[in-house]
Amino acid sequence: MFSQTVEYALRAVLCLAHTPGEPRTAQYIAETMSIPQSYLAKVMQGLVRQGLVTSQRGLRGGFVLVNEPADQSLLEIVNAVDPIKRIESCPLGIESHNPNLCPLHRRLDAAIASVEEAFAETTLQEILDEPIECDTLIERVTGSTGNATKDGS
Amino acid sequence: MFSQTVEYALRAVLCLAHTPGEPRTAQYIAETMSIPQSYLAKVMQGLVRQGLVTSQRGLRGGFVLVNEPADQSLLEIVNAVDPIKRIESCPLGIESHNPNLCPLHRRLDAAIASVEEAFAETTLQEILDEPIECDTLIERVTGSTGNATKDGS
DNA sequence: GGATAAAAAGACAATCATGTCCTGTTTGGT
DNA sequence: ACCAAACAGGACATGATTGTCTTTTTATCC
Repeated sequence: MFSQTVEYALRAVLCLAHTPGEPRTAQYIAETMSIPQSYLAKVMQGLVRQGLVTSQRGLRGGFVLVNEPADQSLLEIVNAVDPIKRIESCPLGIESHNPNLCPLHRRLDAAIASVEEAFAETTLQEILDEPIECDTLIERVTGSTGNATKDGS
Repeated sequence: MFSQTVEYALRAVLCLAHTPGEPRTAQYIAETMSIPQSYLAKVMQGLVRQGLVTSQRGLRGGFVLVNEPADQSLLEIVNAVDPIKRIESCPLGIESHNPNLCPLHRRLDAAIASVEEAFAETTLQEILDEPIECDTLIERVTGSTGNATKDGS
């Protein structure tokens, strides 16, 4: 349903949202969130290009969220890397029922719209705040402040 | 969001639903619904394997819907050819928050669930019955009874 | 029984998503 | 000035999706 790219982008951005303003390297994000490091680099480039994240090269560099987590919707993240495409014209190419679409495609588009809306209405902050009976996704990120402490001391 | 395969399967099944009980050939369906013919053959095989459609070879053969259109949900069609996968365990492989999932994946799964439900609640009949301001998808199907009248007489 | 119509099945091609690797470029620290 | 850290970008590999083509099997009609 959702691409790996979307999954990775959301994880990465959530990782950044935990410590707003602090640059996180791709390596750190990748290790923390279990994302293939080289592929993450590509995903991050997409977020940078869309202006949702800034990047800084060199020592002490990394990625930083541009917006406050409370102002950052999931939809913008998703659309930055793998845009949700609404059905705007008849896929059969039948001109005569635009823009209303036929019953089938109206339903399909409605389903897409519901997903779009769910993402649009959810902010990163809401996800951070959500009471969790489970605990590790957050713990793994907040448990260390600077370097990834993946396996060594 | 939805694969081509799903799109084709829904179109094909809708085509069959217009004339319940009458066998329609792959060629007819393909021409009527603008689906690549050879690819449609594969899609139809999936529907047959899942028991949603029966096939008959030879002259006067073709495909027939098994269920009444009023009893056939879109979800079964979709799941027959490209199953909707709910998020059942943490994609990060973190055992500790199954089955509740972390906040992010709970939202993603909720979005998937809303799509699943929309499909589960819609029957082919509802789509056939839906008042259409647009008209051609239906017309193209009901306009001829036997052979496809694509371009020649 | 033979001709024909139709689905079934498998081989193949093209495209896209995912993932890896290498090289270059920018930056901060010493 | 130099070195090391980090992102940027491109080339490449792999696998899934989409699509085409050919052959085989099954059925109907005469």
